[in-house]
Amino acid sequence: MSRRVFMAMSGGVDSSVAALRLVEEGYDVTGVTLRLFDNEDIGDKSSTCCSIADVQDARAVCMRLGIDHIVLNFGDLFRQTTIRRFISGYQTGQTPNPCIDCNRFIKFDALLKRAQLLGFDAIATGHYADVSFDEVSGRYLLKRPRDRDKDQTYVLYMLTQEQLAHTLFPLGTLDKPQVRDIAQKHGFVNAEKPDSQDICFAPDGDYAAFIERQTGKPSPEGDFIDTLGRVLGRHRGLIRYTIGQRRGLGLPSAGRLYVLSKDAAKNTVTVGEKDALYASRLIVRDVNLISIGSLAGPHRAEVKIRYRHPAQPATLTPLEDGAVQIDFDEPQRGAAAGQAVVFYNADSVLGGGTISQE
RNA sequence: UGGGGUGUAGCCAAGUUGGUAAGGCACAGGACUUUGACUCCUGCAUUCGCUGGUUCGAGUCCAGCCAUCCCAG
Repeated sequence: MSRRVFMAMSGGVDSSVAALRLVEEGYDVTGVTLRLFDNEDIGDKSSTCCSIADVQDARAVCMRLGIDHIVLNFGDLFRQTTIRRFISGYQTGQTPNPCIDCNRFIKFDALLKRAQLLGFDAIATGHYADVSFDEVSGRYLLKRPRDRDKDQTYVLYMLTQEQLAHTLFPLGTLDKPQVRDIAQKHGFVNAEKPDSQDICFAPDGDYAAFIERQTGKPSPEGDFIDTLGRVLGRHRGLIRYTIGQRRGLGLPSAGRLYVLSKDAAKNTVTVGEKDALYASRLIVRDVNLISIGSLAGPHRAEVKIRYRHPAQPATLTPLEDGAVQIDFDEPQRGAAAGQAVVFYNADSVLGGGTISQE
């Protein structure tokens, strides 16, 4: 049984209430706030994770709870993993998900290792998810939380058995309204703080500008073309577009136009009508399995191709090189290479992977 | 230069027997959201190529002019 816990605290309500629950359950808790980047880069005044104000909020909650609070600077690692992959992903025409990389390389890897190095038994985060051990299979399961509306298992599909064995999600049995209510009753400074949104290191939502600032060079303009190859206009740089995008194209037309595909080699963006965005088959690579050790033969599951959408029934078929082929019962809209795909079996996460570029 | 067509917001485009400017795209703002998107909501022509005229009243009728397109040449 875990006793000493490293509680990852962003300064928001969720992780604050999660810390409270651990304390109430008798764990020996130390609050940890991560510094992942300097706000100088992003000219940010609003509050997101990692700002000085957030560190102060986390500290204030820890003081109220009477627990220790430390700040760890993982800025270099964050830059080398999450941000680097984010930038290269966009540059090669993909649509990366930095939150998942951050979980994968920072919170559940570097942070957990640091915790263990310091003699802690486990880490905990404020994610809405649940972990349980299945006696039958002998495996740790990642399960959907009670609050289905806030289900964050999608961004946790890459957790390994080892990581799950040392991770606690105290909010798995709470609803978001309850969390705010608890924060209120305990006088937490962040009880009314808005839910986080957008990419944390691009708080103004302009991730393309962030990439150009980081790389020091603008994404070159190119042609918008239709499915027949006819030039429709000029685009403002490949990184500003993603599959399924409608707004920001600036192209007049009879109906709504969506980005259908991007060609990094030719520097073109193909646009067309909504119907062309639907596809039934996906190839997923970099697969991680949770509830089962391996995938043998076709397997039915419910599959999500983005954070906020209901899982859809599909058949998973293992391919020889470790990749998995997904065949949805119904065509799905706007799957983008680089995005995460997560497989579910009822309330349990079967596994997941990354949509491959074909 | 003859003959025909067209000129309504950034683009496309409705505008009836003249009655006081649809809609779509784009754009802007907001909602939603621990990724990118999608979606949804709101806003967006005191004005109809220009100048006169007829009317209580004209984008809608008349005249002239300008612009542009097509066919002749």
